[in-house]
Amino acid sequence: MPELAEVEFYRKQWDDGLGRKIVAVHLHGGKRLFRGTDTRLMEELLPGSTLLSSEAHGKQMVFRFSRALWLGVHLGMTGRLHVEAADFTPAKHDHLVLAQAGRKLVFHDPRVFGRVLFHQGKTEPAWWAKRPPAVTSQAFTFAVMHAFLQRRRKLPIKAALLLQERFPGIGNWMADEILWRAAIHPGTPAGSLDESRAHELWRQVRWVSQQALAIIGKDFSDPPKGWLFNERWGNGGVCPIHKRTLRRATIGGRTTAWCADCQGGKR
DNA sequence: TACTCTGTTGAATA
DNA sequence: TTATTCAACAGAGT
Repeated sequence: MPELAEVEFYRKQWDDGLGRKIVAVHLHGGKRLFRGTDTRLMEELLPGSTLLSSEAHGKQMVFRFSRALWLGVHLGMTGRLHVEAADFTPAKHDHLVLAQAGRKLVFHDPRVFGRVLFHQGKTEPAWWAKRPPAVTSQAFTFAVMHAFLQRRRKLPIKAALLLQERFPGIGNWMADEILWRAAIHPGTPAGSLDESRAHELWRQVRWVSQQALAIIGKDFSDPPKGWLFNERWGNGGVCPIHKRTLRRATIGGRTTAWCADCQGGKR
């Protein structure tokens, strides 16, 4: 589930623990979640350290601790962060639990597509330093986006929007929302958009992202009526404008919903 | 019970 | 280099 705005929402769930010390760490060391990560080191260094800050970028999060510790969290498809009372007993899918006095910070992920990274050092670890410009930032210019679409010109635009190296945080439902608003068929080759249509796409990438952050990122509210978001789950959804039943297909390997009226044919 | 689907992504293959 | 397919996994739905 978690895309840009959901990730931001989950990041804030651990805010209760800011400025407080970790007293114990419980984790499921053998799980895929921790692939490539030294969990022994986490268990050794985190207890006694203080949670100082957190930040989300696209689908990635970083939690910084004293002692120059960096904890990276990716929620995958089914991950979520939450806070529990001090007497909480971790269950099967609670793969990482940071205990503090009075609460426990929990990373829960049944499907284990998520990821935990850990680093100690004064400077940013590579996995955080190399993050691409946020789609809502000044650095995400039309020129940057357009050049990327030219390089990926054969890829269906839907698939291109899902590439995190250029569109960090955009996931399946956001891509559908953006394309619907930009009136572009999801199967359109990325390189075939003319200047004005590409520009409209760029505007909608930014608009949908900003709105999602303001609405979903704030308190996990659903977007208002008029969003494709409210129609695209399950079958029988209709275009908010035409009330026409949405088309569905797998494009770029992912379930895609669109309006044949708004988004026309393949070109 | 068996089979299909899923909001991700990265490894393997073409 | 870039595009496509599939597996990692668990649970919900049909």
